[in-house]
Amino acid sequence: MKPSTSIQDYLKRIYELTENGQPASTNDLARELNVKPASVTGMIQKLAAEKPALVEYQKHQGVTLTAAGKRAALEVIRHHRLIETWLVQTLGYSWDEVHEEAERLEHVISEDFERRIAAALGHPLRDPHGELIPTADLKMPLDESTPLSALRKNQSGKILCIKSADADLLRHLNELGLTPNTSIEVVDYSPFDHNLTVTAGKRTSVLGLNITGRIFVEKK
Amino acid sequence: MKPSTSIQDYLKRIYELTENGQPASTNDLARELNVKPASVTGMIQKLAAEKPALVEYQKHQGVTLTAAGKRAALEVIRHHRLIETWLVQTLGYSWDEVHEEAERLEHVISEDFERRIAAALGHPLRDPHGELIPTADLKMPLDESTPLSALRKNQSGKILCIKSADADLLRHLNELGLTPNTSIEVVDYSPFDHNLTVTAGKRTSVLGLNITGRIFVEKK
DNA sequence: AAAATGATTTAGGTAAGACTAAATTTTACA
DNA sequence: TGTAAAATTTAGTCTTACCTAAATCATTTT
Ligand SMILES: [Mn+2]
Ligand SMILES: [Mn+2]
Ligand SMILES: [Mn+2]
Ligand SMILES: [Mn+2]
Repeated sequence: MKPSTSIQDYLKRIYELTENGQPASTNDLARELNVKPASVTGMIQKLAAEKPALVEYQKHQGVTLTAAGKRAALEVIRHHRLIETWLVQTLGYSWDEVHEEAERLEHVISEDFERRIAAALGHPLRDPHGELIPTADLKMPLDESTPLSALRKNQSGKILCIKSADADLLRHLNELGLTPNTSIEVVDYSPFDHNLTVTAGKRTSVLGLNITGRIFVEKK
Repeated sequence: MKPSTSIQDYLKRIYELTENGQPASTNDLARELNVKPASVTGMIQKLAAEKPALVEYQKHQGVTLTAAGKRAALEVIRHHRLIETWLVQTLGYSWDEVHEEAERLEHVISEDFERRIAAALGHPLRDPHGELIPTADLKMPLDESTPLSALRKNQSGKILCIKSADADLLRHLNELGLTPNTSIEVVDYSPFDHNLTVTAGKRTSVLGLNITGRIFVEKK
């Protein structure tokens, strides 16, 4: 049985929050899902009681995904990222407009629709933000990127991915020329505020940690 | 506030059932919506109590749409038919595959998405089944078609529209060459069973009322 | 006109998924 | 090591949209 829209969103957020290896906390999930912590506890208990269980859960210890939960999460993430790519390629959406639309479409498309857009797009590896698209058999490709915030003076790389759904930030980065596939060089580092001065194309920008932590690069 | 998926489906069905000028009955709605009559009564009472009311309702007398209800219904129908057209044009769906997918997508696309596919398709007037697409300002164009069942021996016309969501029937008609824009001639009429013998392209078929009542033509 | 039939409505429930308020557990730190 | 703060869970409600069973209404048939 296909999980409900709500459940799909919970699993997706749990996947994202546990990518660092730590269990996802009730509060973090509540914030990401725009829901109260009490509601999260209720849903988590339900997901843990499903057969097969979709999450591993111990009171007060946070949640992680089981194999079944991870599969369901990757299914939604694949939908989301293929749809974003599709909207940009065929309907002229810009990268700051696609997320909201994909957030709703991801839950209602058929597996047939998924196959058709994947084929029409030539089985893309990344979405418009550079995020990796899970494969058709629901494996997440290995992510070999480094956060820009880890680079120091005179190091350089190529932008692979912007990890943000904030439309304003995405528009801002677009204006600074900081988009996937752009080559970038760090020309200065300020140790106290962690600001990086970077050059991309002809432009030079000073970026705070809130930005450099969301830009992921392939180190040269 | 945008109506829920359920409400949108109710309004759409009420629109279809009242196209003949008669109010829609509780039982007919229940059948179309795959829901029990008691549930229909409950929902109808809710829709009549909305401000502004979406339906006009008197106990035991059936239900009709108010202006607000009709607008909401045409919005969903426009989505549905544009999506069907788009799936056929850009993803190679066949006309018997699109309905199910559109039935889910129609409720979640944005007005922006609607505008984009309408523009990308060149503002089409009809969907893949030949059904008229409501305009952007939510008017249903005048339907000047005649049911094939009203034609008699030696009369001819051009197929405008197939009014059916039955995938098997659509595939069958496809094989008989009975698709929109095809010219058709009635070569025989059997008064007792209302069968029509028709020629379309090189093929001749004998069609019962269940089919001829769903094929709509422009009389020559 | 009464009775039977069919359509519709009412009454009372269920399930999902949210919420608030109160209780409890964990963690932080004085 | 005890307390205060923060995080989490529990308990009890609410809304939406469905269900079944029983009651009522409307239409037909006798
Ligand atoms: Mn996104
Ligand atoms: Mn979503
Ligand atoms: Mn359709
Ligand atoms: Mn629908």
